[in-house]
Amino acid sequence: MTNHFNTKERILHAAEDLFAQHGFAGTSLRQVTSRADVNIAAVNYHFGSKENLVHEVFKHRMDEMSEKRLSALSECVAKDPADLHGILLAFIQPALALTMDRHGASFVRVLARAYAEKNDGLRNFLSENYGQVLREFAKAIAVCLPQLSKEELYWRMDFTAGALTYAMADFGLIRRQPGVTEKAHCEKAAQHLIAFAQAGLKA
Amino acid sequence: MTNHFNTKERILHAAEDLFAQHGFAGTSLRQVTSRADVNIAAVNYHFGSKENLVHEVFKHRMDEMSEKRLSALSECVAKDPADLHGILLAFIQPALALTMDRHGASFVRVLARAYAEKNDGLRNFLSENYGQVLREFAKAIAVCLPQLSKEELYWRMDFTAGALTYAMADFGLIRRQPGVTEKAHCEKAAQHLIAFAQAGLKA
DNA sequence: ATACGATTGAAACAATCGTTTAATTCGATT
DNA sequence: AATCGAATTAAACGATTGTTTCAATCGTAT
Repeated sequence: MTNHFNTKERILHAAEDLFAQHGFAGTSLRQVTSRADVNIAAVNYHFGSKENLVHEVFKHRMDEMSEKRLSALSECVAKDPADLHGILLAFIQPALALTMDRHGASFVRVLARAYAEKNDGLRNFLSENYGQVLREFAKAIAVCLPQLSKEELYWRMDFTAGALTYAMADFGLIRRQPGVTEKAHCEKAAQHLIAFAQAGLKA
Repeated sequence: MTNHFNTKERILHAAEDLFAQHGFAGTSLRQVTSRADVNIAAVNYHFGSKENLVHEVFKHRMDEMSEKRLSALSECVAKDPADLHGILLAFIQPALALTMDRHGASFVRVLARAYAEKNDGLRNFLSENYGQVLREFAKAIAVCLPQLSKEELYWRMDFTAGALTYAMADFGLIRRQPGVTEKAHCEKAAQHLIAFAQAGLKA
């Protein structure tokens, strides 16, 4: 199974799962190394520290997701700069794609947790490295909705991001039914979210 | 200052602040008792365990907020059952009121953290004790928007709750400017959110 | 004043935390 | 086959975790 992966990758995957379940502070390195079936010292050997492991878990997924988002955005804008639906899809689809991957699904919840970390270095790390992506989307949406003030636009993008995070992480009233696959659940989430966000942004 | 409060209340307030800053697992009881200026043993004497302290912190605020929400809802529905704006206000205003209180502001972030706790008993605790409040609002909104299927309604309420949590906890792009008071910031948040959610629900 | 239950205090408990050390094993290169 | 650096291992480090113990102190009712 996971033995096809090397030590470093096994640690990353195990950490991702456990961080999603128990949070960063709530996950011990011994839990991680036990699940990854590696020695406890391997974490500090390959990552230097627990804090650095957290950062690497994020880099691993966020780089991929940000790249997908930006390329989908530029492709959509090139086709039709006024296609708000397409822009929202470019924002939401890559997050959706993550939940299809077994480990990616964990990461969505890891991300939701990160937003809840207020004073830790993690939020600054995210803001510094991936804030630009959100700003690109803000610019594109501003073209579609020129009547919207910058302040209003930012507020509504925040609401959209919050709704996305919340829904994808499977919080709230809506819980995936046992008979429904995670894939189908997330596709429904994306479909409903786009309709909701589009109307909200246009309000 | 806080010395007007007794030991139990001081622990509750200190825990609320620290949980908001560092999460539940990330906050030690010694941090709590140090800030509350009480002996470490006082926590287990008054609350039994750390887990129970977490629950008490929630009960303390959620009972108050849920009561406000439900009374505002019934008052609004009695006046005009089709007043969607009023219903949303009844949902959002009590959360807003919390952030006015110095300690309540912390609690909003504590709440955001709780939603990120996936498998721990905390989510079940919240769902069992306060899920009924959300269902009451769902019923009221269903009256306003009879064309909406139950599934669509639940999705959109989830999005609304996600946007509310996210925005109130001061995540995302929009950050409170140094010159703007927290009160003004939150009032703006509520005002924008209601417009956004109302449009999204009607979509 | 005396007695008594409620509360607080200082100290210690075993368990677990992240991290480090030093010895060992592994794999590729000379 | 010998060598050398990378990778892994077992074991221990000091610090901190939640919890418990038991004596000291407090306020109140007798």
